[in-house]
Amino acid sequence: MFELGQLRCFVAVAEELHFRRAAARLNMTQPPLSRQIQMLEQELGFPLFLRSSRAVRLTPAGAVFLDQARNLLRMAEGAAQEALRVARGETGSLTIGFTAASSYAALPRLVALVRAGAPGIELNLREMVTGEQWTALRAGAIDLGLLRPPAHGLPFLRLEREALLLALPRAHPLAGEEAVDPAVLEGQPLITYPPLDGRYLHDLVLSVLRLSGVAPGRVQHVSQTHSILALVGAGIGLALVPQAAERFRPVDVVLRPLRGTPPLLAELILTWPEAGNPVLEAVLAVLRREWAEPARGTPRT
Amino acid sequence: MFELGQLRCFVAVAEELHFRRAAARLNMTQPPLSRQIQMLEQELGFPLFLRSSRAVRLTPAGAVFLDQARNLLRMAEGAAQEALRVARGETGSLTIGFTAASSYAALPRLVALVRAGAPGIELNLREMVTGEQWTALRAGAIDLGLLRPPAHGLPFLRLEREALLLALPRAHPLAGEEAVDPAVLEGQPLITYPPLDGRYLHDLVLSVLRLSGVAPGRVQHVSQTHSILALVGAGIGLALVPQAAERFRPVDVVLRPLRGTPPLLAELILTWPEAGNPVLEAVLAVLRREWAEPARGTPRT
DNA sequence: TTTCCTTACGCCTATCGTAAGCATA
DNA sequence: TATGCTTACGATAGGCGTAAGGAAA
Repeated sequence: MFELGQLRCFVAVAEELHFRRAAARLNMTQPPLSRQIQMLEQELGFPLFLRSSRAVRLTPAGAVFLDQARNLLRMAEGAAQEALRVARGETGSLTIGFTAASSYAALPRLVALVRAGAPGIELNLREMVTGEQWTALRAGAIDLGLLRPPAHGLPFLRLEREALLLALPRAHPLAGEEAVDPAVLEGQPLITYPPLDGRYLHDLVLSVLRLSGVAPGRVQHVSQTHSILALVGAGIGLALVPQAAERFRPVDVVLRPLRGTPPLLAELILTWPEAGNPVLEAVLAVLRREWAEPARGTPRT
Repeated sequence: MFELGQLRCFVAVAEELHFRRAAARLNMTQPPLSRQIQMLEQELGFPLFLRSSRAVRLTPAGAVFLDQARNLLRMAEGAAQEALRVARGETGSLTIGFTAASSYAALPRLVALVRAGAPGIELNLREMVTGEQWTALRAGAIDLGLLRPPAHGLPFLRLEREALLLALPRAHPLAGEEAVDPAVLEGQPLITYPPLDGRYLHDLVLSVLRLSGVAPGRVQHVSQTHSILALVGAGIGLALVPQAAERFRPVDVVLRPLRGTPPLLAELILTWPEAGNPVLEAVLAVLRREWAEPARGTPRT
C-alpha cells in the first residue's frame, strides 16, 4: 500500500505539473521525486501522469486520485487535531451516572457549570441507583458517578451536604410548627431507605434516631425518595429525607427540621474510577474551581 | 506527519490490546512495533495507550484516534479502487457537447447505447453550436463533440449520413408530390444556414443548388434548423434541411426529397481531442461496436 | 542548445530482528 | 517464575543526493 508521503509528492506534482518545482516545494531534489511517483503508479496499477518531456499532465484516473489524495491528507491532519483536543481535555464526551434525587439540584448545576467552563465536552446522562453506578464505574460504562458515600477508596468530590428533614402530611397536627421535636417519632410508623441499596441514607436515618434516643414503630423500606414522600402524603408513616426532597415534595407533604438534632448531614459526592482521562480532568478542574456549596446545602437555622 | 504504516500498527495493537499478538498479525516482531507506536505517540503529542506491564488499554484520545485511523485506512484503500476503475474505463464521467439538431435522434441513441454498454460511466450533456464545441474541445471543457464535419484533423466517428430534404409549406402547390424537382427553387426566396457558424450545411446546400444548376432568389441566413422550419411554415421561403428535421417538423411544413439530385449527404460526426482517456476509450469502444447507421439515415428511394 | 524527466550509483539513515532488561502477578 | 513491554545493538534495505542519459523544442 502507498504511504502518505507519496501522496504528498503526488499532490505537489499534480499542482505544479512540473517535477522540478514540485521537488523544490517538497525540499528535495527531483530524481527521488520521480521515483516516488513511479513507485506510487506501480503500486496503484495505473499511470497518474502523462509525461511528454515538455509537459506533464494528469490522466483522468490521476485527476480522480488527486481528489482522493487531497481528502486523505486533509483527514490525516484533522485526525491528529481531533484526537489532540481530546488528549488536552478540550473536547470529548463523558457519561455521568446520577441518582434520581440528584437530578433536581446537583445535576443541573453540574451540567450548567460544565457547559460554561468546558464547552467542548459533551455529557451523556444516565439515571441509575447508587449500586448500579458502582458496577458501571468499575466496568467503565460511566466516567463519573453522582451518588451517596462512601467512595470505597476512589477519588471523589463532595458536592452537597444537606440535613435530614422530617416529612409529614400537611394534615398532621405538627405540620404548622417551625421545627419538630424528634420525640414525635416515638412508636410512629416510619418509612426509610433499604439497608442494602440505600445503605448510606438508611444508616444516616438510624443515626439520627439513635442520637435522639427515639425508637420508631413499624419500619417500611422504600428506596426512592419520591416514593417515600408519596407514602407519607398517603398517611402511611413519617420519614426522614434529605433536604433536596423539598424540590419535588408533593403539596400534601411538608418538610420540617428536627429540633435539637445534632447536624447529621447527608452528603452527595461525585466519584470517578481514577485519574488519567484528560476529558475527565478538565471537567473536574471546572468543578473544583466553580463549585461552591450552596447555602441551601446547610440545614435551616 | 505520521504514515499509513504506523496507523496499521496502531490499529492492530488497539484491536488486539496486546503488542505480541499484534506484531504477529503484522508479520513482524514485537520490539519494532513498540517503537512504531512510540514514534506515533511522539508525533501526535499524546499517548495512545496506557501500558501497565500486564495490560494494554486505549487512552480516551487513543480511542478517538482509532476511529480516525480506521477511517483513513478504509479511505486509502477506497481511493485506489475508485481511481483504478476510472483508469480501466469502468467508471467516470464524460461531458458531451451536442447540437440542437442532434438531440432528436443521434444523441438519445448515443446515450442509450452508453448506458447499456458502459453503465458505470456518467454522461454530462451540454448543448452548444458547432463553433462553441470546437473551442470547448480544445479547452478540455467537453470530452466529446457531436457536430457537423470537418473534424479538423481530430479523430472522429461518423454517426449519421442523411440527405438534404426540401422543406416547403403544406399549402404549397407541390406539397402533395412524392418528390420535387430542384427547378422549383429557381428564383425562389431561400432560407439557409449562415456561412460561418453553420458552414458545413451552408456549403452543402450551395453544392446541391450548384449541381442542380439552380439559382435561388433572396437568401436568408438562420443558424438553427427549427427556426428555419418555422420561417418556412410562415411562408418566408423554402429551405434545404437534413432529414433529421423530420423529427421536429411543424405540422404546417412538409419535407420532400429533391428528384434527380445526386446523393449529397449531411454527415453528423462524433469527435474528441485525442486518445488516452480510458473512460473515453470505453465509450468509443461501445459506440464502434454497437452503432449501426440506421435505415432512416439514408435518403428515401 | 536548453529544458526537463529518467536512469545509474554511492552514501546514509531508518527500520528490522535478536538479545538483554525490567516490572508485575 | 512466567509473562509482556521496553531498551540496546548490529545488519540490512530503502531513500536521498549527485551525476550522467535521452528526448523534445
